[in-house]
Amino acid sequence: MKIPDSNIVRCSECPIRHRAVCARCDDDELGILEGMKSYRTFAAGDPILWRGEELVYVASVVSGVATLSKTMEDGRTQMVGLLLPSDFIGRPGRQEIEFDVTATTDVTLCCFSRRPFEKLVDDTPHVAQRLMELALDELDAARDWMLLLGRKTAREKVATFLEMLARRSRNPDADGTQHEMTLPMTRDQISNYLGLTLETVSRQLNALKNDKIIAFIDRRNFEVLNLAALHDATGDDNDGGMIS
Amino acid sequence: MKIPDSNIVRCSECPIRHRAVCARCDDDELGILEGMKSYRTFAAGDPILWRGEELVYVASVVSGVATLSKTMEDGRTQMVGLLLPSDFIGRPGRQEIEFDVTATTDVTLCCFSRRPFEKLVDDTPHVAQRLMELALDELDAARDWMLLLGRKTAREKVATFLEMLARRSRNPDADGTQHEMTLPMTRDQISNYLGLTLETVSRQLNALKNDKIIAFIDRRNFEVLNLAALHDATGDDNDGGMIS
DNA sequence: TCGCGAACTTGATTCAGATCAAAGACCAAC
DNA sequence: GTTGGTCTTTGATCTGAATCAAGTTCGCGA
Repeated sequence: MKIPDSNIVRCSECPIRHRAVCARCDDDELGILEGMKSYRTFAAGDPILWRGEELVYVASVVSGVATLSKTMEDGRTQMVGLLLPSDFIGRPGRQEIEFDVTATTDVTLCCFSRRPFEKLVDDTPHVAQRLMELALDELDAARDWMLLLGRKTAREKVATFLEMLARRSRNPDADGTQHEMTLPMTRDQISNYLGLTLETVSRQLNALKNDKIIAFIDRRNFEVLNLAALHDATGDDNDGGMIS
Repeated sequence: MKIPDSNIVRCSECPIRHRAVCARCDDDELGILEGMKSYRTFAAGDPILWRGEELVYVASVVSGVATLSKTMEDGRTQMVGLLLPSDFIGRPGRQEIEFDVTATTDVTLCCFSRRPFEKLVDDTPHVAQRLMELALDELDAARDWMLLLGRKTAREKVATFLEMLARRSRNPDADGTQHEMTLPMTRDQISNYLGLTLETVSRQLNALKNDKIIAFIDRRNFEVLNLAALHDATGDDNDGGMIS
């Protein structure tokens, strides 16, 4: 773990300014946060927090991808969340977490000492409200994943995962066709996320390739050739209440 | 749906007073809530809310059991939450929900009109804090369930479900031995909760009975004969950080 | 450039749980 | 008490994904 001491980005120029815990803060509030924060970076594969460890810091993900995972005594593991830029680690009133947090790519965090941050939350409704929104978004995501884990087939699980990546990485300027995308994790990590084995993930990815729904550039990078067919393969509603 | 107009319980005598959204309220705050609330009851099997319906009310469960469930186009369903007394329906800033809420037993709700309640939340940190705690508890529960759905065997799933019921219904005065308990749902509903089929649930319940871990009084009521063996069958850690 | 280990693919086989099918148990209404 | 319906159990069979088992590709450090 490296702790760069000085390349602190100004909050007003921060890439996650409008989505993170500070999204609703005004300039004064931002000034307070600016004085509290420090950056930390983790290399791909590094543990960020262990289950049960006392939280000294809470943090926002600035860049990179981290995972939350639970492990059973005999070694079976299940990812229970994916942390992408702007997602938050740590909750008011909780001094420990009950899962492991691991960097899957190189990760940069914007950290705050827990105690002072909790004090700030109590005094700053803008922060408290935003934390609530982030928690509710995570709850919605967790419930979508429960449907996936409990009822979807292997093909549907893999298609859902790829569609999620496509939706997240969509360029605003894209003309609708998906271009090159990157799998942020290994087959093994994907299988832990989807409640499958790595062999099944590999087979289903190749099945989607053979069906001309996706194409691989290399093992990590692929292209979606047919977004409609990918969506069909997810088993999800066509609308979901949203106009795409 | 019946709406009893007058048998309103005083908040100070409410059975969920110390656990619900009002748990941290002082007498003045309680007085405000008292003036806003109304009770509604639903019979077992009644729908309480449909996915996508606009939330006119938010509510606390006073008595009974309700479920949250998601359904796929082809009819596969997965429960994504269980609402027990003191649990809350509706979230600040959300005007609709993306799952169905159904009464599985007769249910009584303590309802508040959404708009005035949201105003109250903004003005009452005690309520906002408690709502946050309730949301975080649900998030923890959802993540535990993700591990169950993704990685546990049928036997482990059923054992985990029974252990959860035992923990919830534990009498404070019990001497450690579990006494009679009630399954709050049908085999079919349990299977939807556990990501199984109803046949598998039935088989696993009978397997636990044959192993002398539980005994049935009738179809709905059973007794835990060996709590340690039940715990072993869940696949969970022996400690979990808690001293039982 | 080579060699090694990690990540990935592919094939053969097995198995837990789904599916299909039928028969009991219980309850409420008549 | 009989009847019809829902819930539950139990058995037989099937199948999707896990498991077991080689290979292959890739990236990296010596």
